Amino acid sequence: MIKIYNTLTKQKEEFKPIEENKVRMYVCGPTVYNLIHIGNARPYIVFDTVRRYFETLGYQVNYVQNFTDVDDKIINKANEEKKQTSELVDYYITETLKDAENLNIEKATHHPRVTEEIEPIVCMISTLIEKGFAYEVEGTVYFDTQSFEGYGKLSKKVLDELEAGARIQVANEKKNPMDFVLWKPKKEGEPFWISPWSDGRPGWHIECSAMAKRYLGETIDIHAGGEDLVFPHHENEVAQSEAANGKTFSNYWMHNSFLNIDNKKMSKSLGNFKTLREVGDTFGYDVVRFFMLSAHYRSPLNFSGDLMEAAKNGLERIKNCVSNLEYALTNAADVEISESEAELLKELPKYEVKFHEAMQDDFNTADAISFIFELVKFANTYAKEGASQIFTQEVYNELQKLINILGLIYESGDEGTHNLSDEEIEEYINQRTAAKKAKNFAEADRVREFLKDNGVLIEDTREGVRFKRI
RNA sequence: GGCGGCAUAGCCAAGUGGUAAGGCAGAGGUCUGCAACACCUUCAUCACCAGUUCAAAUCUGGUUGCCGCCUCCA
Repeated sequence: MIKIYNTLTKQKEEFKPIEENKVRMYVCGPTVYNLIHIGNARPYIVFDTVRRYFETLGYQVNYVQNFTDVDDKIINKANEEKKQTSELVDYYITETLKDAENLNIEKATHHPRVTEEIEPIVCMISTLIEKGFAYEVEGTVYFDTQSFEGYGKLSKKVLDELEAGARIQVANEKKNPMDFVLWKPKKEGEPFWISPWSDGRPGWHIECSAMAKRYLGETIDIHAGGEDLVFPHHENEVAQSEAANGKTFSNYWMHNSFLNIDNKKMSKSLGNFKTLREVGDTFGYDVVRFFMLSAHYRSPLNFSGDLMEAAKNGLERIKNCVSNLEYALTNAADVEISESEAELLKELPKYEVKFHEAMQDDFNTADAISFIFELVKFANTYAKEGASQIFTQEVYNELQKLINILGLIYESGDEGTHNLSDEEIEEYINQRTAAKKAKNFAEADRVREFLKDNGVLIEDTREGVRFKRI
């Protein structure tokens, strides 16, 4: 049983899918006019993990993440760079998908692009007008917030109070200051589509309502995104979808907290962001993923180089354990499992049990990871040289299983070029061993340093020298 | 002005009524020519004040501090 904190009800609720063993999930995607920044990466990693966990439990997840590929910022940027918007957008979509792959994020079932979804969008707007939830003024269509009774239920806002502290531009033509745009006419030189109201393009909020409906149906299980989207974006989606369809839009709303930098929100508009690309290339994308999952998704998380360094070291401990086990396996004695090992094997499942408990409690990845570390300790203590093949294999399988659920360790895209072949490395190791025998430690250390400079770490074990690439 | 969140060791971070998980960093030790890996030992009474309770980091009230949303934003 999975418990999910639902923004709508402000409490943890047991997850009950609409269709048995299926999850319909929509995650708001990026507006593509830039490389995504490290803060953007948080929801992608978090909700990918949610998805993976559902899949681990045997659910079939229909996962939709959109690309917003028409928007003021995109148009401005394209003008700046003297490019077609389509060219700009294609580039950033490709790069964003590359980033996602580097983070070991599973491909969405559908990646709709707004510009390819205009028809359903126009259709939905028409329905809203027909039903009296929207009105047109000189080519612009607004959603009539007053007409939708539940407006504010997601963000817990009351229309009157919003007005009181409003800093929003009041367009005279709106019936109510909170009314928002569903369709707006083009300006000179902007991309546009034909509609009954004007040549123009959709407003931001309507896109997601329309795409969710098209790919997931009128009611979906989970709608997710960053906490800043609660208002107005998600609030407006609820209004649009429920007004148009007359049904509950989403049963569960999940929102991740922010990734901060210097304890301040990181955002494109504040300009205090780091791109995922630069952080990933510096520390490793697997470290980024591990780092993001090391705190609960609803807690704010601060970003800094020191914290990344610490995360890198922590992940290294898990990686070491995996490679130590693999090494132990190749050398393990093919003997009967010992009595003490049989006893220990009885303890093995408890890590997995606790891991699942943590995950099922609103996806507490931080807690779940702690059990991976406990399993690492267990493995390091018992499954080393001298342990039986069977025992070592069991421990290895168990560890690998938990790591995979979180998508933690993987080969990330561009592996550093290996300038030394295995044979060459063996050759150097032999040289070093010879030097050591001759008590020529200076020479031995020189070889070790040389290999290190070429990305190869040497480790002496009881059963010989082994190496690993870094 | 309205709404909401957070405050746990040097750092990161779980825990939400029964006397504080895990990780990073540090210290001491084992192993080692050295190093790396690993193991052992060591490192907090949970912002402050008051209250409820046999019992609170965990509930209630207050204080202080930080942050977010209300405007494009993950």
